[in-house]
Amino acid sequence: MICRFIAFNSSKVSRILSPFPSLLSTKSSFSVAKLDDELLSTTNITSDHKDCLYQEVLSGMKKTGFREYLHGHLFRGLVSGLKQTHVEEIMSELMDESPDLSVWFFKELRDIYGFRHSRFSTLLVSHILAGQRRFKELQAIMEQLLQEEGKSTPFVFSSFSVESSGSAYLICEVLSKSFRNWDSTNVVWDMLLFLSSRLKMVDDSLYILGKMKDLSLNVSTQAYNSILYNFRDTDKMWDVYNRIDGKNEHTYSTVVDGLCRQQKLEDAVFFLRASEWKDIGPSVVSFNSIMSTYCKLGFVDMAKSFFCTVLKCGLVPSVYTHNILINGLCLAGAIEEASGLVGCMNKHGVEPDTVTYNILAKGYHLLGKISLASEVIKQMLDKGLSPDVITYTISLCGQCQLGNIDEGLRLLNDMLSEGIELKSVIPCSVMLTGLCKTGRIEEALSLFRDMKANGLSPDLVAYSIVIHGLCRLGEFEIAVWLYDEMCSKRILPNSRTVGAMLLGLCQKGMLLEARAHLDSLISAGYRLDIILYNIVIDGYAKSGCIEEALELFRVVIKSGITPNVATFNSLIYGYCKTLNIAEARKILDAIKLYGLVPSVVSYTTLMNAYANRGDTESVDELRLEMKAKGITPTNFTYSVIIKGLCIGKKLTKYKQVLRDMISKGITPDQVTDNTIIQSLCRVKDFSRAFEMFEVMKSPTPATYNILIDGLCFHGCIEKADSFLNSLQERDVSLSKFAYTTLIKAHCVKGDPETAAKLFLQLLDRGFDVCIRDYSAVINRLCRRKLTNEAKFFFRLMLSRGVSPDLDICRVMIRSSDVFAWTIKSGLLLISSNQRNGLLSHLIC
DNA sequence: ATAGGGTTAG
Repeated sequence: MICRFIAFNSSKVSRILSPFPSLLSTKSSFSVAKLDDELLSTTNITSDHKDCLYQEVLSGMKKTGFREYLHGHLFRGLVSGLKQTHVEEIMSELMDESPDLSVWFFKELRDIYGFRHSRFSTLLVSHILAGQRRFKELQAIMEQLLQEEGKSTPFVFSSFSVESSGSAYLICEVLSKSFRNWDSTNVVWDMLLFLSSRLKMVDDSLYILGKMKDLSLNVSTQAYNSILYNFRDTDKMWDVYNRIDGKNEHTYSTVVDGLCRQQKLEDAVFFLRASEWKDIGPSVVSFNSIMSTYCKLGFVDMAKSFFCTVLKCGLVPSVYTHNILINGLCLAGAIEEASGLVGCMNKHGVEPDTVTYNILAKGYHLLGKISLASEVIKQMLDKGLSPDVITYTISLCGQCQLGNIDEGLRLLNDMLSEGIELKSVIPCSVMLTGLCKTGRIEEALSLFRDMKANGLSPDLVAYSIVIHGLCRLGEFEIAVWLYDEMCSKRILPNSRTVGAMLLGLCQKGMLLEARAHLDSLISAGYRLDIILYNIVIDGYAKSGCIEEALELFRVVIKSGITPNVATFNSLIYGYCKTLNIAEARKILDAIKLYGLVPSVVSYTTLMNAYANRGDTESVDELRLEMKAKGITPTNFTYSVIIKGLCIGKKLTKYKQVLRDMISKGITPDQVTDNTIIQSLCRVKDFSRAFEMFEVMKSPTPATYNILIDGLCFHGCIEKADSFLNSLQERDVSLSKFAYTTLIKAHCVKGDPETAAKLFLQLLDRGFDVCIRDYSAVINRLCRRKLTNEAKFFFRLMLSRGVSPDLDICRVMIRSSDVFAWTIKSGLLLISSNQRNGLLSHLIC
């Protein structure tokens, strides 16, 4: 499209166009297309030239029809270099003619050309819109202004930028300098105040409020309410409240909500009654806040009675009111009642919504009834309601808890592909938990990276989940790295993150370091919670350092921190580990002295110690005590009981135990099955053991090991061989242990050839073969005087880059003539210390 | 303005 514009014989233009005689020759008028193509694409033209040209062109446009030029070829070329000052100038001039045209020009530049307007232009348009009472549009452009101002304010820490008071300052300057006498100025100031407060720019809003007071401008109730809202959980709430002249329903319900958040529930109820005297009366919203607080504190009955009060006051309970109560009932475990209330919502004139169903689904989830949770979600979809992020998150959580991690990953993908914006890190955190708990740490880390790449910055919880997962798997280095990264992002670790780190240290056996870290936190003045102490106490107990565990326990008591069951359970474990069951038993009684109730873990730990001794009577005694106290045994408990039967030579009773489990609704898991199979193997009942194995739905590598070990133990090596073969043919996943067990057996039996064959398979399949695996074989071969064969393995070891240790050399030396050979082929590899040790051994 | 989703020791 070609536009023509009337020529203006300005000297400026002639000067600019002097390098282009062909253009100047047209003199009175010229083609815009020509100008566009020839002039602007020429590199000769300087920015000064362009600047003059814009001014001329724009003033030319002002004189003729604007709209035409704006869409013209020329303008599109020019707009990339258009300055904010030019636009301000044009808009000011346009105002005299038509404010509407000015607004149109503003929007057109912004929406079609993506032009970023100045503070002045934006505020100019704001005033026009305010004057015309176009509040929606006013709100939209001012909100954008505030947000962009916040982003470009330079002097802030990234995480606090929203709250810095730099953004409002410049806007206020322009407002008070250029727009003081406009009719709509109060409206614009008030809108600015309201929006800054609603965007949680608290400092900015206070600055604006101060300025407005200086200028004697009116502050609307809406703006004040928003400020009040931001201060509702602090003492300053009343200061704001007292400044509000025209208090309304929102003001009162915000105060009630604030008091609830400040844990001043009685004050809230009192205030609600007091506001009843005022002409408007209480609102449902206030009741909702109070009910919600009672529910969170665990007093559903109070919430219920307030629900009745709402009805008595002649108010109508809203969907919120219902949802709050339904949620309270679910948290209290009263799922039936909750479900009933959902059913009668329509009688109260409201319909359940997505939130209602989400609450109900979560309620079932909390009770472990995950299939019913999915059922609720299905109902919701049938009703034509659409799932939201939270619905997906609840399903995701359920799938992960069922162990269906891949299904979880699929759900997360579905969510993204259906265009549901995640908005928060929570769905990813749920997925991270699932991955970490199943040891899929690599995938967790890659999801963590993806989150960052997609602009979802992990928060404290997300970091804690991954750090904890890493520590549990002993990946301490990456954990420390992430911990530092988190701190550098100004995300302060909390007790849970610290706990993860302590756990990592303990699991690596670095108890001294863990204790030092704990002590340093104590002396830095942190009040540590019991969980942190428990982690270290448990670390001591697991390593059999019962004295240290007790010492730290005494520190806990001395500090006035209340221990919990887990603390005592660790002590029980520590005593059991050091074979002091009498003391362990005393700890069980001590739990009661502290007013605590022993848990399944307390009993199971102690039962395990008795079971290892074959003391089935004591196991039974504890089992009855549990039953009397209404403590439900777990799968773990039953496995311990079965193990006890086996060691106590009373295995015949195992079917009885299985029946008992099933009657209690506990499905035997793989560990139970493995325990039974192992027990049957010990008593050489292979037919039953294999029978059990055949019916197992999903045997684990441990199952195979147990069977192979059992067969070898009773000398049935051929059977073990063919079993391993059959497993290899079925291509099931075998662990190293399956091979090494069989290899050892062949060494003992004196069949080094088969041992060697299997050993080579082990290496072939890429297992991590360590010195202990070699020494196990060499030891046994030497004992059987199979020196040549031992030499074979010794050479194999050296060829694989594994250095012999002192013990292995001793063994080789002891078996007669191999001394010289050992020295020749490998001893040089050992350290001088080891060599000295060897020499002293030889002298003896 | 009021409701719903994620982390911890045995």
